[in-house]
Amino acid sequence: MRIGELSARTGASRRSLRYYEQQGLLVSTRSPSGQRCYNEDHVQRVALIQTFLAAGMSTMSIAQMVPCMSEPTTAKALHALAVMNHERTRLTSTIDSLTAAREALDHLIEVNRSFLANAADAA
Amino acid sequence: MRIGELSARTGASRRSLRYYEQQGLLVSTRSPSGQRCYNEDHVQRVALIQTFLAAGMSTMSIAQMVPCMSEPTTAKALHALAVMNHERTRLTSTIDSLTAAREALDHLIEVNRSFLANAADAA
DNA sequence: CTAAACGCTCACATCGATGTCATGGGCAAG
DNA sequence: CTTGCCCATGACATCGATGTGAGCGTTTAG
Repeated sequence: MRIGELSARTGASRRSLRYYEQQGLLVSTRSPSGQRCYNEDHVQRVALIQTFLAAGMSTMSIAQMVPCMSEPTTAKALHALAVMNHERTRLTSTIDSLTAAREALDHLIEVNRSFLANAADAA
Repeated sequence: MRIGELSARTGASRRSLRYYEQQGLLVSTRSPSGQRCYNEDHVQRVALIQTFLAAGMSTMSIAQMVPCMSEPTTAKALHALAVMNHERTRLTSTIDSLTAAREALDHLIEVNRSFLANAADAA
């Protein structure tokens, strides 16, 4: 399939797909006229990229983790593993931050409700 | 206390503290010469701001949620409550995204470990 | 008094993923 | 052939929090 279809099936814009390729996250074969050709596997890969990007990972980190540009080497795999562990730690601490923020927010909501209840009583 | 001390106690840069004020997240009294003066309460407030910013909220959302610029009004409180609920929903779905990403990452780590184990066997 | 350390405002720079526009080629249906 | 749609590349714009530096006043310790 060409880029338009991949875009439609993944929800990623054509612009983004080209950007992913430029950053080494995605490889495509090219038609004789230079147009990008994708297969079913690419749909999965883009989904994974989107998952990781949505989690705030940089394209550089993703590129280091996801084998795609060249054949996997033991050295590369070791590096990838290091990056993965690093990202996992970061993810976990981000989740903790979000959870803390949600608790703080819940507290604020409670305070606000009380204020509104008092205002209603006064009226 | 002046801005330097508040910065030291919260970890927020002076630049950020001035920015928070400009965005309506923080109010300060001014000394006759125009320097910002803070008290203990401001330390707490900055901590809350940091919690929310770390969770990816915008200063605008925070400004709408946290009463600070003017006296609380019932109308404002209602608006604040709406924003809070909105942000809470967003937070929860972000947490879900991060959790999904972590699971995908765990899967990738597993695959990578297997690859390395096989490579070690072959050697 | 003086110098160092601090504060003020204003303005410009940064980062990263994505949008958008310009210019031009490729291909299928009328 | 032409019209219309898809694609390619490249350049520039965007957003938001923060960094940075200039130019100038304030405070405080020696």
